[in-house]
Amino acid sequence: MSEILENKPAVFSTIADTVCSKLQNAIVEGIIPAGSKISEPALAIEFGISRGPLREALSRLEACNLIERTPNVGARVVSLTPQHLVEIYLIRESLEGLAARMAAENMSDKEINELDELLEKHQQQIKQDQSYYQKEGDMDFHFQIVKGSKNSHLIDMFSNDLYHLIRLYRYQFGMVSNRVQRAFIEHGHIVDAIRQRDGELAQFLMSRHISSSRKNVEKMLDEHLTITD
Amino acid sequence: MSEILENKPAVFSTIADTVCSKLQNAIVEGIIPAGSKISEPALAIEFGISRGPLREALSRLEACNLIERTPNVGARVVSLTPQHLVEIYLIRESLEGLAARMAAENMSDKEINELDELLEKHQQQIKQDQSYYQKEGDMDFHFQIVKGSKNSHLIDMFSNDLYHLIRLYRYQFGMVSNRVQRAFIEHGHIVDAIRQRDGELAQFLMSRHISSSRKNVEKMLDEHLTITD
DNA sequence: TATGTGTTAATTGTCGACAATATTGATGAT
DNA sequence: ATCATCAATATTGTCGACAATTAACACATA
Repeated sequence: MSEILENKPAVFSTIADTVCSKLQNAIVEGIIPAGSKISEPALAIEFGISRGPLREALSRLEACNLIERTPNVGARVVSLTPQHLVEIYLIRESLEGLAARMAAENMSDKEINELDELLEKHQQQIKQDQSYYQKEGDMDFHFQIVKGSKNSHLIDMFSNDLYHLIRLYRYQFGMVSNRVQRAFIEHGHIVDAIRQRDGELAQFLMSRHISSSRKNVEKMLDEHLTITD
Repeated sequence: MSEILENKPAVFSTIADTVCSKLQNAIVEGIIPAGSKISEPALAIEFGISRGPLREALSRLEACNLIERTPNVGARVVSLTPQHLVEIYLIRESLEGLAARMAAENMSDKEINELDELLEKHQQQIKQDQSYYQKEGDMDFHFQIVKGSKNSHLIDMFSNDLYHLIRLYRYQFGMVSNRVQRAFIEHGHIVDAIRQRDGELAQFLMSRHISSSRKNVEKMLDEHLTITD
């Protein structure tokens, strides 16, 4: 974990902002490994900044649950447990179900069309390059729905907290899902429900969609654990 | 807003911690009024600390949505809109419904008994001193259910974010609810469902319980708005 | 009077140094 | 050899000062 500071245009005004953003990516992509300790002096030198803005960045990382801090001891990158992953899936079932319902009520026709375009783009990607779709494309879709809910607090929770954690888990566990095709179809049905302004149906479909993912993950974890343990 | 720094035992290790906690209360209770600008130098002097730990405290307040910061400009106490309040109620319907279901699955018998004792304590308070129950007692109950879910991320979301916002709104809008008696009864039914380990019912009852509150709030806001506007 | 501009003042962002706490390693006793 | 104690080291928490940016104000102009 040495070259964290390059690439990414990201034109933020304050140092803490840009460093926070870079650290988010570094953690999510595993460049800074899970469970590893974070040394403030070392990181400050690596970024060529003082510890002031670095600590502010760390505060935000703590807020989005990417690191854990203990007073007078320091910060560690969060280490993920399967149990915690399931917890997050359960929350998503509930919260994104709500998001889908509200999206059906509040999205503009234009936004719904854009959702369609997104799905079409995904279909292309699935044919050529499955890996990208699994890692990021699926997230794009879910994020769009959440934004479509127009519930600012919901959007906030998602983008400051769940979004990064979900990405982290996906990179961490690799999740070469056998559900890619199936998930894509379910996405289509959800958009259909939203277009028909059927909030209840959209909620039900979204909730079940994530629930299926959860059960799939639980199954994979079970199998893996019974092998290794 | 002058004597913010006294009272409350709260033995935290770091200055940022204790100041953050004090500011949370000061904002929630309206000692620092909603929408007001926060001056770092002024607050630092008032607390007798430097701006370093103060800024860390502010970061956390931003994370729990009690203040809003704009780079190079400063921080303001969040100003509440009825619309935003409804957004939060919708999130609670969803999230606390989940919490109730998981509580029915995961709470120990001992914890359920403690819930009962809490309800009994509330009954006393309603008879004598309605105001406390409305402001804090109701919150206690909901918090216990969330904790009972044993879903650490859910607990986290509630205690770092929603909890303070809900208290803030309650202090802000005063909410002399006509639903106190009704709400208390509903709490009882929820506990019954949890004791019977009927997760689905607990979820349904909790969701509807909060939904009723929301509709009540919407009605009151409607009436108030049609008078003032 | 209203509006735009430039200067001053105030506030936020950043830095480096010091104090307080925790970790590490060595030393000695059981 | 194991464990406890203590010194040395490193890390985090806090502070005060400086730099960069924004807000406030006076002044000139239409």
